[in-house]
Amino acid sequence: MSHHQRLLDSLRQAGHRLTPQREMILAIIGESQTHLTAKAILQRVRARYPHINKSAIYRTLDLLTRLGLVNPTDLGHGQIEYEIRQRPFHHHLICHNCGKITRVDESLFASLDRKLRDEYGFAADLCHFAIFGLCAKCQARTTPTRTRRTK
Amino acid sequence: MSHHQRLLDSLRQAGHRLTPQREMILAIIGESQTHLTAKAILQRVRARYPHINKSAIYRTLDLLTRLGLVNPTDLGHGQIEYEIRQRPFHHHLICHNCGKITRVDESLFASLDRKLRDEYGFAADLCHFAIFGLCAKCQARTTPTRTRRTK
DNA sequence: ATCCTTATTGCGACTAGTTGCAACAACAGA
DNA sequence: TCTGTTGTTGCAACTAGTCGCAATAAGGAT
Repeated sequence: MSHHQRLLDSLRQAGHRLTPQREMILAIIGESQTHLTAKAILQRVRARYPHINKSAIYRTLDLLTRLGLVNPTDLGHGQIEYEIRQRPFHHHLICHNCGKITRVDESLFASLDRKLRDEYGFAADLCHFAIFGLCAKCQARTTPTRTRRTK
Repeated sequence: MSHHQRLLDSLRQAGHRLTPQREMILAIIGESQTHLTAKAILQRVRARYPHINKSAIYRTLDLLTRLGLVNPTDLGHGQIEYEIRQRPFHHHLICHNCGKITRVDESLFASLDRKLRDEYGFAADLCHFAIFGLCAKCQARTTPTRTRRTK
């Protein structure tokens, strides 16, 4: 079953309506292989359905997030980026200095997840983390003199 | 040494100028015991220095963050909240359903930090995390029927 | 095929935060 | 104390995202 079809079904099954706007949005998210910003989605939907409003995009994205169908991630680019939620989950290491983004596997968070459940009874949503820090290269470069501004 | 003084010194030592605007902002952050939003800081500075502009607030907050003096955290309230960076660090568990926020100790992240260093050479900035999920109470309440909207 | 309920839309106004630029003012050096 | 450099400010315009509301239209029921 295609992503698109799966998204449509989940939406209907959860009792939500299937509007043409939502179908377009789902189609675009479903066929995308990468992260998409709300703006990118808006532009692509507009290409085929010029009248759509940005509110519909944001509201649909919000709905899909609440249903656990997409993951919003703040990669530090000033906009939130969305992608289909799919196992295995992955997270992102983002270098403050050079901006390099490294994908890491969800397994990294297994022990944290266990601790949160055991000690706090908290069911964490550990499926779309952005972890900021310094990559190996930038540590070497910036450690000696880290006083001056980075940006 | 007071927080205020320590912040002033760090700023000067890093080669930045000490403007009246910055002094006010630092004083307010230094004497606050809780998270502060940019808006709250702006209002409090305005009380004594009416002419200050929001850009100065945001730019100073940004600078302090880059210098590692304050931590910005998105607690899901629609604004970023800032607080003095102080050991021991703490993180926040935020319940998607009821909004309850639980403080947890930084020790929770020790093994993750180690793994990131060992496996990726990545020096993560694990000092101000917001982890979303479901608290124990809300898990019990929402697990049986989790189809309908939460918001 | 039609009707009814109510979820969803477009719209416009709003909030949070960012940015480029000209004017200003710290502060190092003389 | 004065001066010059350049970091910092206020401003205004901008971007991302949210919200209330009236109009619209999905989709279940008849």
